[in-house]
Amino acid sequence: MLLTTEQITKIMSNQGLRITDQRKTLAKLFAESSGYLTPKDVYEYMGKHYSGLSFDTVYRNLRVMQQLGVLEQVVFEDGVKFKVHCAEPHHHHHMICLQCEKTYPITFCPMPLTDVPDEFEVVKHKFEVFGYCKDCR
Amino acid sequence: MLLTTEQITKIMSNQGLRITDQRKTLAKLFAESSGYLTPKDVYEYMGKHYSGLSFDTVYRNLRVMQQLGVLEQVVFEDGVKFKVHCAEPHHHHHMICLQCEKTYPITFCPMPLTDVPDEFEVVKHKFEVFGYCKDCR
DNA sequence: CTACCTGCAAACTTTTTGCAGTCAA
DNA sequence: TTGACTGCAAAAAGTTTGCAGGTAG
Repeated sequence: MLLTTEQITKIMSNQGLRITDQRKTLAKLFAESSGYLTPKDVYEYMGKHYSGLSFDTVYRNLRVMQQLGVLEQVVFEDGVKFKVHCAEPHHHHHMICLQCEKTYPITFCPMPLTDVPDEFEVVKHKFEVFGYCKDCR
Repeated sequence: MLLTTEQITKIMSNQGLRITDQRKTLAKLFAESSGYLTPKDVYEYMGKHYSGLSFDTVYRNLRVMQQLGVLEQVVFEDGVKFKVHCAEPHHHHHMICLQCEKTYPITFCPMPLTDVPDEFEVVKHKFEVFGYCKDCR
């Protein structure tokens, strides 16, 4: 349901990016995290493995991976966060746990049921349900 | 449908806040704007009327007004924005124009139709439709 | 070998805080 | 009069950029 470490590095090398040790670790981190990570989370995790790591490199890699479509950037009220792109190809929405920030798919899409006046040209929509998952309530 | 200048200043003075000239102008600005405003927008508009205006006062007032429930703070991909709270008391959602950022109500709420597993405890939800309104397309 | 990647330092943007003078009620 | 409001200055937090040396392919 989410991209794997191998899929991520494959996509990156296919685009001509160098697969450094750091990027491998980054790919692994995201592939194994089901929740959202802040740049700070990433920096702290990576810092344990690479002394002298700098914040700007983290930012640069997050941005590159986002532009490739490997990562998804979401703006929450408390800041920007990243997560691996869903491997699930169909259009879907998410329930998001306010505690652990894991996401669960919702296949139902309200858009076809929404009555939009002809004069309004719809470009995109957002439907998200927030709450607590069974492990966190 | 949106709060008026008078309603806004009334709410503020009822809470013991001083109604300064600057706050009156702020109330008027928001009452007459149907779209979202960034702190920078507000600073620039207010700056035309008050030379020597400082950014921190704008932030302080925005935050106070938000805490009183006069303003609504929304985080967009390109930053934080504010708009007057809807006077409409019923639960509703919005269509938001990507150009002028005006909002239009949607009475339909998808939540009752959404199949949420029992283990997930829903706290809140977000449903927003983005596109172009008839004036902007 | 060469273009890409990284760390360092510094700049930049956005937001917050302490302080002292000013003003609404 | 008095506590709240404001501008100023500075700090804090988050993010971006230029540069020079290092490394994957």
